[in-house]
Amino acid sequence: MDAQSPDDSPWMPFENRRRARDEKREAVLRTAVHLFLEQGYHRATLNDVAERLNITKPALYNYFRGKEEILFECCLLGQERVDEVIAEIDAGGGTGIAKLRKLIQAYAEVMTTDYGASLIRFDTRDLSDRNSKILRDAKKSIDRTFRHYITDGIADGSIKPCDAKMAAFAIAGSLNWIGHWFQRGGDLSAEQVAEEFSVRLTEGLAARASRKTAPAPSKSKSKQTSGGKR
Amino acid sequence: MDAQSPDDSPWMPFENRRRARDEKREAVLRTAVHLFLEQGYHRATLNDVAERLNITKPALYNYFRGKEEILFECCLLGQERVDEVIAEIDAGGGTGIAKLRKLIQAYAEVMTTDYGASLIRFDTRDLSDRNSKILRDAKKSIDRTFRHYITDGIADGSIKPCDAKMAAFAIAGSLNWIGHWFQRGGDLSAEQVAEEFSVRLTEGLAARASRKTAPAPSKSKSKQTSGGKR
Amino acid sequence: MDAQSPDDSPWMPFENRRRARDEKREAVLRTAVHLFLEQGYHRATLNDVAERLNITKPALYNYFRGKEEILFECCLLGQERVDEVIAEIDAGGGTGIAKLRKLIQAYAEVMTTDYGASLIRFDTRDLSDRNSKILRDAKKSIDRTFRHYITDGIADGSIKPCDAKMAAFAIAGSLNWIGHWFQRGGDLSAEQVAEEFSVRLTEGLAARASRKTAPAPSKSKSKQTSGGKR
Amino acid sequence: MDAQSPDDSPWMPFENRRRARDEKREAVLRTAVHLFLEQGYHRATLNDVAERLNITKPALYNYFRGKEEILFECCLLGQERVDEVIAEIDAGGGTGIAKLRKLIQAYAEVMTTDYGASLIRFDTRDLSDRNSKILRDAKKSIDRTFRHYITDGIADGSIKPCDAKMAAFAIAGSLNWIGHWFQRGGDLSAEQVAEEFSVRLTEGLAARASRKTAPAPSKSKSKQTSGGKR
DNA sequence: TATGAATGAGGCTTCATTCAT
DNA sequence: TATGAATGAAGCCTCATTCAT
Repeated sequence: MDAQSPDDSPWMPFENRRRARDEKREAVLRTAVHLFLEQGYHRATLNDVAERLNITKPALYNYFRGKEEILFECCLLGQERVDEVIAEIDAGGGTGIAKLRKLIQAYAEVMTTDYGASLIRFDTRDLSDRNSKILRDAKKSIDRTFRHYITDGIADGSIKPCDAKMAAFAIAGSLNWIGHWFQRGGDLSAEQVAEEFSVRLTEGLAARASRKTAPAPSKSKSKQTSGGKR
Repeated sequence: MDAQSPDDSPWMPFENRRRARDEKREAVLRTAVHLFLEQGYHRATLNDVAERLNITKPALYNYFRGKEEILFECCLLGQERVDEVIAEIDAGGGTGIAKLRKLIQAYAEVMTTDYGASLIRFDTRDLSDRNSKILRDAKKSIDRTFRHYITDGIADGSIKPCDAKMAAFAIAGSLNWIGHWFQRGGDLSAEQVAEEFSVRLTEGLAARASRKTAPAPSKSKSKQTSGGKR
Repeated sequence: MDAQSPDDSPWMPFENRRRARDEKREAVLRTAVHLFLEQGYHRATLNDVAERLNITKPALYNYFRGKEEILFECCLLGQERVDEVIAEIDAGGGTGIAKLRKLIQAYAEVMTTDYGASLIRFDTRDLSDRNSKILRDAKKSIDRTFRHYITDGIADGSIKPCDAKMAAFAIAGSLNWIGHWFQRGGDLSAEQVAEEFSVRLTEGLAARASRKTAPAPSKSKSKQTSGGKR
Repeated sequence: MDAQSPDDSPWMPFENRRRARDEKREAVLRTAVHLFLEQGYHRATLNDVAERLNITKPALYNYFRGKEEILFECCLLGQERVDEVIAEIDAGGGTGIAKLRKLIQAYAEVMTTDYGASLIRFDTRDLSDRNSKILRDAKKSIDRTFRHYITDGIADGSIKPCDAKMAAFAIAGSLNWIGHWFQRGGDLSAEQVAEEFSVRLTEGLAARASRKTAPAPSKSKSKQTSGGKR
């Protein structure tokens, strides 16, 4: 795949260069987050981003105030996706374990997207104090949701008594790790991963064997390892 | 504790400055890894490292060829610790689940150390191609070990049939995440975490309920969240 | 008063936008000189100027070839005002001291205006060589006029013998300084300042005490200092 | 005079490069203030400064935190010189007019130096808020001194009753203007200017004719004008 | 071994100006 | 005439690294 000419750049040379402003802004974001994930935020330069978009560096400043703002918005998009997911689940109701499984599944899927991965692959210390706090608060809130579902489940009997904090850490770790190893186009689809994790990560918590589906070992021949991409 | 003057600097002013070279080298490493974890590799400068050691920047070049080498050695120390652990377990024998639990416990403890955390907090893309490859290979090897123990367990009946790859990913994710949230001096000791994780992460895998210890929910009032420090 | 919407912008939204071109040109100049004085030529951007006029930056290029031209014309307007003043005085006749006093008074008043202040607050080195020379020549000419009046006065006996060059420097300095400290709306009117300076700056020069007005110390409580606004 | 190789650079090529640090710092300041005055603060780049010193731009950062700090220290040196002068005069005593004359003379001399000129040629708005305030306060204090001497003189009868504020403005303006037109090596020495101004600027104020020296018109043929260098 | 000083490379950002619409 | 978008040039600053002492 040639990184020089992504299919979705509104700045394709010799093309009509008049798409909507928001489309371009989003294209910048898409390209930036991709590059930031690919090379790391510090190694990726705005020049790289601009080059991939067939524009020059200062043109980026029409859409963002600076590199940091781009980083922030990437993370924010991921965070917002998670918040939506949580809002939906909260609206739906169900036992603690049911909500937890839904959350795991949805969160796992978010983690397989670029914006979702930004949420955990990027370092909030690269952000301004203000933006850093916003994200850290959002993450805390997500963690609280995990714990709430677990304590809810313990209360309603759907989850075995356990340390909610540690359980949340364990689950979140597994899920966040997806952002490091998952690769679109590999031999596992996002849905497969999400489905598998929603089951696996709750097996030990469920009060009784409530598995609806067989373990379904995916006999993949992937070379991938759990070591992530770092 | 004053971060400016770590207790373990062999360059403490008015102290005997004639310790062995290796001791100094190690002190550089200890200080560097701490700073790199605290501020992030890119934000931490060699000046910062030197300052904390009460020496000057060029002095560091007596012990290391450059910043990258320092980073590499930090990771390497973490990786070597894991390798030792694996060697011990391999030497010990036991069922698949037993070995897996030992590995989880030991790996978790490594993750609570600075060098252990480097292994996953730092980005191998910051290393030279050569060193990067060394570490990535080492990580692959570790992952293979996780998978081996799982398949061993499935073979010897101690672990329920499952997708070893996914299981390894899930476990490794939980464990690696420790490197992000664990803080020495918090309300959880490294041993507690290791013990807890070795049980929790295998509950769903074990062929039969083989738990030796009660879940022991630690009713801590910690403010910490599963969001890690990023 | 809201700096964002000056009362005199011909582009006021919802207003008739069809005034004569020259009127708009002048409005640009008025806004620009105000901003340049307020923030300094280099810190003030054309964007700032355009914003205050409720137009966009490129629109300015319909009236001026660039930032430098705007600067030049501001200064030029100030210089022309001084030239007019001189022409009037020259046309009027009178003793050397009388002409000098008229010049001081008129020059002082010009200095209290934005265009007048531009003449000395802005740096001719920011102009093109051509424009820079024009202004520098004009300033030399003004200086020569000061000296002429003084030598005229010495010749006609209305001014005590003195070094015309130094005297001109001293007077010009006092007058130019007005452009730095005078603020419209303060407790001194332009006329008051002009009147006062025309007397004070010639007290030492006049061959005999020819003061028509008492010193009239204005017992103002102003906090202002002679340090100017820099 | 070749601007490329000032005689006083401690970095003269092929020379011993080990003078005292403070000497170098001062050399940077000397070169910078000269360049800033010559080209204007905004047009002069740190590259220019470094070039004249036969070093590279980043080397400057060994001595100063940035361009602004250099500017500030230049102004500060000028301000400190004025403060010293004032302290001496205050210590000396004398009538109001005597102190005023001493101040004028000393201030005039300071204005003929590079650091002195910085005080009024540079724009405090180019400084950080903190440094800007320091300088503006210092200038206010200087102005107060002028006014004090004048009111002292009025009180002790050595100065004719007048508006101290306006008189201070007039005097300060003449003096500050020196920073714009005076050129070392011209046909007027700093001492001549100072002497002349101390007399001329107080002629109109003195209660009685107290001139000790004749006007001594310096019949120079200089081409210089009172228009300053702008 | 340790240091003060200097450098080279490179990144982010700003802004006057131009161009196509 | 006005605009949104884009650019080129340039400046400041940082930092790992080297060198002479």
